[in-house]
Amino acid sequence: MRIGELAERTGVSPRSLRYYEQHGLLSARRAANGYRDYGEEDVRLVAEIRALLSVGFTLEDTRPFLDCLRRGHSTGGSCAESVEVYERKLKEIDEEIRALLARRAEVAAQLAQSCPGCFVKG
Amino acid sequence: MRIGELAERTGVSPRSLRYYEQHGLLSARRAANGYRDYGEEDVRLVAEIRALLSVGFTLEDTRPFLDCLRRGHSTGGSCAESVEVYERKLKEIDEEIRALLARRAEVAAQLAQSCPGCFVKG
DNA sequence: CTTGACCTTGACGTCGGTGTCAATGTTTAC
DNA sequence: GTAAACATTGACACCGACGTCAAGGTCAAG
Repeated sequence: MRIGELAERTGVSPRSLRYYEQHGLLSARRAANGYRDYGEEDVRLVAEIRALLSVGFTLEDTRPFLDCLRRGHSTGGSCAESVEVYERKLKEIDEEIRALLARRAEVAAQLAQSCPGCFVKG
Repeated sequence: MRIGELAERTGVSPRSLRYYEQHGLLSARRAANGYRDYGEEDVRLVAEIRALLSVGFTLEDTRPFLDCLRRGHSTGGSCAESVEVYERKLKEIDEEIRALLARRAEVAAQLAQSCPGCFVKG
């Protein structure tokens, strides 16, 4: 299948698909005319990329998941490298949440200080 | 005082001070030779900018606070416009926290699904 | 006079995942 | 045959708060 079809089936723009390939996450055979030729399995790979991006992973983070799928695993997360990324990501998210809560407290405190009459819910 | 002194006293780079001015947040008289000439009150203004940036405000968000200070208020947050920014910011932070918590749950769920033996604390 | 510390403006680089456009080649349908 | 829809690569634009470098003007100390 050509890039347009893969784009339509995955809901991902051709531009993004080329970008993924440029960064070594996707690969495509080339037809005689130079057009990219994708297989059915690429639909799954693109879906994996999008699923991970949507929960805040970077493109680079998705690499081990794709490798895992290509090695024949049924889910991209069932390899040791992927699990490591999961755990690192959870740590990062937890850290972000902590930072945000701290910031929220600071902002609320500043507000309370400069506007004593203003109540802050939460 | 010239930009170097203000930079040293506030801990903010000359580059940043010029950037603030470029965006209309700071203003300076000019000496005969073209050098910027700051007053004592600018130290306070820069401090206000940094305090707000450090808790996640954008530069644009700081504008009403600076206006408030320039109008003679003792704190940048004691004007109606500033309070509005505070409240909007709190909403944004709350929304970010909600989004992060949701993402955390999704990641944890994906991990649990692809690696049933992996426990996730939290 | 010269060195060096300071100032000026202007412009490019950063980070990430695209959108968009340009210039060109290919395939498909009429 | 030709137009429309598709493909290719390459490159610029975006967002935000700067860092950094370039090329030059200014000023005090030696």
